[in-house]
Amino acid sequence: MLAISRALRQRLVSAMEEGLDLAEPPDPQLTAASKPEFGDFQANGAMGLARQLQQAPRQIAQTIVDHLDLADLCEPPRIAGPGFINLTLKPEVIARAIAERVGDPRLGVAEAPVRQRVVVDFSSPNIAKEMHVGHLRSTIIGDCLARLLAFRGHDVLRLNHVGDWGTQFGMLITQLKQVAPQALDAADAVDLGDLVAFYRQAKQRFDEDETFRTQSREEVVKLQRGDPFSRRAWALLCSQSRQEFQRIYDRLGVGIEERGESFYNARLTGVVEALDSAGLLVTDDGARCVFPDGSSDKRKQGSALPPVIVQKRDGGFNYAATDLAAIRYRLAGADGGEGDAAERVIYVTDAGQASHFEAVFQVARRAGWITPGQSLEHVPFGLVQGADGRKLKTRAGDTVRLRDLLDQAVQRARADLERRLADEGRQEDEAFIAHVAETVGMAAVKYADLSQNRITDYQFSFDRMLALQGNTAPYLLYAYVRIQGIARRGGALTATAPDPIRLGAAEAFSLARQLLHFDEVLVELERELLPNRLCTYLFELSQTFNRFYDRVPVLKAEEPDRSSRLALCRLSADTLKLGLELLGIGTLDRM
RNA sequence: GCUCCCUUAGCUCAGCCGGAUAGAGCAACUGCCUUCUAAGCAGUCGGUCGUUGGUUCGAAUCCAACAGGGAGCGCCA
Repeated sequence: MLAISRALRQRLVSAMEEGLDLAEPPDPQLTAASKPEFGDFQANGAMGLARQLQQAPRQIAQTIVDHLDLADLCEPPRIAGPGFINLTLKPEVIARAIAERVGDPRLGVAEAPVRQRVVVDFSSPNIAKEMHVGHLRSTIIGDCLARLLAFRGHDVLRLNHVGDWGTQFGMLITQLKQVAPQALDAADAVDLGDLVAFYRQAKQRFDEDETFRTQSREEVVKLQRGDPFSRRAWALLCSQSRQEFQRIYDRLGVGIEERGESFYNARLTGVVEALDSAGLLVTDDGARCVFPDGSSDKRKQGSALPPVIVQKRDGGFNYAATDLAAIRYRLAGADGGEGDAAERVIYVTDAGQASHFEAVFQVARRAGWITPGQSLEHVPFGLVQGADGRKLKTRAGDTVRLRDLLDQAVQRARADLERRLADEGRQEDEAFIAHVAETVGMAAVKYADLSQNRITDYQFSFDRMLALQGNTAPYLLYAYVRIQGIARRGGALTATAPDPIRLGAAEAFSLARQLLHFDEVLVELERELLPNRLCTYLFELSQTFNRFYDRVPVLKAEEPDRSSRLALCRLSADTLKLGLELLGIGTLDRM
C-alpha cells in the first residue's frame, strides 16, 4: 500500500497547492484510516490550516477535495467531522494490488532505497557465566531487528560483544589452578555449570582472602602480558562457554558472530591517544576521563552525566574504553582502512545502560568519529519480571537459566499437545510431537517477548505465552495451519490467481485490505525498531483471516470465487510465514 | 540529592506525526460444530488514560508541577 499511499499524498499536495494560498509546501497529513468505516486513508491536513487561512476547516477540506483528482484510485472523497478527508480505495484498485503481490517472494515489500552497512550488537553474555533471562530479550530482539534489516536489503553484521576479558579471569584462573587444574589443561574437562560454581567460589575467596586477591591480580597481569599458560587457560574457558552459548543459539535459530571485548584490547591505547589529541581527556584523581558537555570541571550539580572514565588510576582500562574502541572500530573503515565501515550501529541492551550509552556516544561524537550519514542507536528494553512484578527468579531465588526456561516452555507445549491429542483421540508419532512442542515452545517464548513494547518491563508467564487464544504464538501458528489444511484438502495454493481477483464477500475484502498494509508495517519497523508493531499486525491479520475462514467457503465456492479466495489464502499464509520468519519464528503445517 | 524510564478496563498490554465515540487479549457471562473450520467465530459486561495546571480548532499523546513504581549515578560490565 506504500505505492498507493505515496500517489495519494502527491495528489493531495497538488490539490492543496492549486486550491489554497499557502506560503509553505503543504502537508496533507495522510494516514491510514483510524476506523474501517472511514475508508482506507484519511487526510487531516485541512484542520491545521484554519488559522493561517482564516477559513473554516471544513471549507478548506472542501476546497482541497474540489481540486482533487483521484477518480482512478478512490471513491469520491468524503469530508467528515471537523474537517477530515476520508478516502476509500476502489475495490478494483485493491484487487489489482493483491494480484501483484500473490506469488511475489517479497510480497510487495521493496528493498530500502539506500542500502546501509548496519551493525547490530546484541545478546552479549559473559564467559564463565550461564546465559539467563536478561540475555533473552537482547538475543530475541536483536535477532529480529537483524532479520528485518537484512530483508530490507541492508548489509547486516550481527555482533556478539561477549564479556571475555577483565579482572574476573584472574580470579577464575587462580581458583582453577588450585582446585581443578585439569580444567585448564584439556578441553571439556569441566562444563559451564562447573565453571559457574568455580566462579562463585572464586568471587567469595577474592572478597575474603588477601592472599587469593594478590594471586588473582598477578594472574590478570600475566594474562594481559600474554603469558602462554594464562592465555591457554583463558582460551579454554572461553571455548567451554562458547560451546554452551552455541547450543542456545542453535536452539533459538539465532546466527551471530562472536567478537568479544578482548578483540579491542590492542586498540585501547589508540582510543586514549585519539581522545587526548582531540583535547577531550582530563586527568582527575589519577584517572583519565572525558567530562560531559565539554565541561572540564568535576561533575557540576545538574550535569546529567558522570564523566566517562577511559583509563583507571592504576593504568587499566574499563568497559567504557572497550565500548569506545568498539564504536571507533565499527564506524571506521569506509576509506578502506581497518574497521567495519558501519553507517548505522544498533545496541540492543537493557534500559539501565541508557546513560552509559548516551555518555559514550557523546564522547564519540565530540571525538569526531561519527561522520555525517552515520548513526549510533541504543535500543533499550525493560526488565523481565516474574508474576509478582519483581525481577524474574527461581523459587530458590536464583536467576533463571535460559536453557531451563526454554526446556520448560517446550515441556509445557508438549503437555498441552498431548492432552489435546488424547481429548481428540488423535494419533501422532513421537517425531511429530517433539517437533511441534519444540516449535511452539520456542515460538511462544519469542513471541511473548517481541509482542510487548520493548521499552517497558515485561511480565513473563508461561501460561499466557502458551495460551491458545489471544495475541500469542500458538494463535498465529494455528491460523497458518488452517491455511495449510485447505492446501492439503485440494486447494492448490500455488495456482495462479484469476484476473481480476474477486473480493465480493465482505470478509474477503477486509482480508485483502489488511494484507496490503504489510509493507507499511515493515518500513515503520525499520525506522522505529519496535517489533511489537509487527506482532500486532500479524495478530490482527490472523484475526481477520479467521473471520474470513469462518464465514467464507473457499474449496466449495464456485469459480472464479474459488481461485480468488485461494489466492487470498496463499497471500495470507505467505504474509504470516514471512512475518513470523522476520520475528525469528518458524511455522508448522500441522499442529 | 541528581538524571532517565514508566503509570491506560479486575489482570496482561496496544495506542504510530496531536485527530473523529480510547482499543485488544485474558477473566466472567451468552450463543455457534450435518459445512474446507471450534487451538476457531459472533456477542455482552468492563475506563477519572496517576493528579493538577498549561499549550490549541482538537491532548492518553506535547509542556510544567506533584504523587506512585522502576532503573542509573568515577575508576564493575
